[in-house]
Amino acid sequence: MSQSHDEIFRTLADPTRRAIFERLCRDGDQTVGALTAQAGISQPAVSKHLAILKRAGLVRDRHQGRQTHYSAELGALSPLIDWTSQMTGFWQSRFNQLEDLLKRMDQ
Amino acid sequence: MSQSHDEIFRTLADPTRRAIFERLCRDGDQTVGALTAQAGISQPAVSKHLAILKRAGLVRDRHQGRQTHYSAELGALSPLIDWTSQMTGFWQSRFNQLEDLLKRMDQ
DNA sequence: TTAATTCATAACCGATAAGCTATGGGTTAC
DNA sequence: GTAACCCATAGCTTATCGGTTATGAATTAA
Repeated sequence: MSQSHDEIFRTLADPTRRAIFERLCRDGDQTVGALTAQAGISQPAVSKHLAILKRAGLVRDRHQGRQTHYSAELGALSPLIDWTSQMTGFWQSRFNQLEDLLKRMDQ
Repeated sequence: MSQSHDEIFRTLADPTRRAIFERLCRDGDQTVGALTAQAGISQPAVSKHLAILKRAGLVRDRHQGRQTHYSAELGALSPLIDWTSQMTGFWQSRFNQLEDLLKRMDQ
């Protein structure tokens, strides 16, 4: 059903991962070292988070010499946006149904 | 920083919990029994999920006799929507900065 | 009053996940 | 060539989490 939803939600559920992603959105391209410097955890932990973010399509990596640059992939947020508008949309549709019902009762 | 973000993301990260929330959005008010019938897990598990959803503000409960009705609280999705637009907004701002830079270089 | 129903809580178990250290592969500097 | 640097992977430990069964509290039905 919502396989892509699942991975995105699970990936963004971790605060450290969200912080990394937010950093990439705010400041653009960053190396692993730069991300580690502010993450407050070890470099391997950061690499692991980046691998998970990459697997979810939320980031891209670009190898340049011995360092790897990561950047946010905003398109991957679409399922999230779609999901929320679908949820609110469901409500709208139920609301409209109620409206129609009231309108019919009024006549 | 993102305390409310954290709880919402963590809460919606579980597929069972999302399914329950989606059901409430689609079909409106539901009793625990009705939700259990389609959840594929035990009633205590459903109650536990509902407690977590409630703690996150995503659902409201209404006691009626010996049964409890739950309904979706769509307003609780605002932080999620705000977060995503903030992320894309960061990109826009950086894009505009780049645009400005290019414009300045052009002159 | 007694029995049945509906839901919540408690106690426990297995799996998952996030952190660490150690290590290795690849690249640049000396 | 050797050393230093950057990053990824492996292996391990611990904590969290989602599920279960058992039980209790509250309400309705008989």
